[in-house]
Amino acid sequence: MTIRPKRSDVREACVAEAFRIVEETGVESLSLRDVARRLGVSHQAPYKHFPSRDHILAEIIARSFDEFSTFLERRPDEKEPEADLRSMGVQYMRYAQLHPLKYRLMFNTPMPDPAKHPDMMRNAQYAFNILRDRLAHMTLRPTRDAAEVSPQLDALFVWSTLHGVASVLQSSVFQTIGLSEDDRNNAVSRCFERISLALEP
Amino acid sequence: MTIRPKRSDVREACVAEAFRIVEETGVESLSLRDVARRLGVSHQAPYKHFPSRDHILAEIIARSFDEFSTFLERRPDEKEPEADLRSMGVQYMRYAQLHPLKYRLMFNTPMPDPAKHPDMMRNAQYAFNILRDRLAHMTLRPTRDAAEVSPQLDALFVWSTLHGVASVLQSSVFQTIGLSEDDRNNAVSRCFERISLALEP
DNA sequence: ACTCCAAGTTGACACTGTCAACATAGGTCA
DNA sequence: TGACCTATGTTGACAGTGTCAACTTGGAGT
Repeated sequence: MTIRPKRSDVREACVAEAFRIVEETGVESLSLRDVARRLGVSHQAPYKHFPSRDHILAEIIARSFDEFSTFLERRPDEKEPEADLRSMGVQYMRYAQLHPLKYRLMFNTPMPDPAKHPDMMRNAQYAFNILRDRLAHMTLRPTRDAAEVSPQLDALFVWSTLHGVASVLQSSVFQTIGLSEDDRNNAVSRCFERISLALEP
Repeated sequence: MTIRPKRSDVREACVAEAFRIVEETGVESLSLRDVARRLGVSHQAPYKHFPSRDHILAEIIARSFDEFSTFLERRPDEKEPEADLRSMGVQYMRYAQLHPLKYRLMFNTPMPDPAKHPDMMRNAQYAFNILRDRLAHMTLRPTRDAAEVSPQLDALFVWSTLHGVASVLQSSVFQTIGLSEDDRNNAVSRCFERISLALEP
């Protein structure tokens, strides 16, 4: 048996604890020393498993993308492509609302250099492809420069709007802007309406 | 004359230096000690003018919003409302491209509590109102739940998309996603197309 | 049994924000 | 004029951070 028997669960414990911190108080207050302290190990123990703070960051970002993808794929079934796209949009917003700090971790935090963390990169790309593939199977309203159909570009449009709404709603800029409570509640569905109008043939 | 003669230009110097740091290396590397060091004053000098790091942060965010508003208002004139909206969109993206780190400072950075920094809040709101007022004077394609016209909501839609594209384009998630160089160049205009399709009657 | 290395330890360094105590120069007011 | 007072600046300290270096140790592989 070449299975290393215990292969130190400290590593997993670090990741778990890091997640707990991020979900409670946001990524900026994540510190390796704090992780170590909570685990009751020395402040250097985590460094035996992660070369630097960026590496543990990349790990939890990668795992978050994975969770996010799974969440998107578990959306309620819809037969019509348009309804399915909307269902995905709803699910997207639901995730952002359920896990605001993890959402921010993935999309509003300066990432460690992607080139150095291929896993993180791969998982992020996978999530984006879910959206792109959904659009690739729809017939869309042609744009002015009609010639080329590009699900990439339209996926980018949809994603941008969803991401925009999600981050605007949870950012403090928003509270600042003086929208009424009603507006806030209607914001999401209005944006869905507009996206539909933009895409439907 | 009750005009305080010199009213210490250290305060202004701090702000200027803080801006320099933010534009060069991003807000997360902004430290008051560094500011002090560059100015050749003691590490506590800035604290005589700003109670905390958050306060100088709020100040440069407020000023950035001001600059941003001015930039939007200086867009090339267009008579037709639709063309003017597009012009504003172009200007928005131009700002984000010219000052990526200041853009991030305003829109992708956890802000100090807005309630405690009314200037910052006011300036942010002012910028948003430029967009909202532009939309208020357009006749838009009605949405399904037609009854109410709400420039607020549609401004939010447009802003979300613009903000989404801007931050997606400059975020490292994007580089990760594997869009071709062509796609990148066409992304912005495609999104403008889609916005038009969504809004035009 | 011997070796070797992964994993954990303690200690140090430079950096951060912030509090406290002290210095001083200039303007206000008796 | 002289006393005082406040705005501004200084030095020094403390706890927190990431990370490097050196040391210890338990256990797997030869």
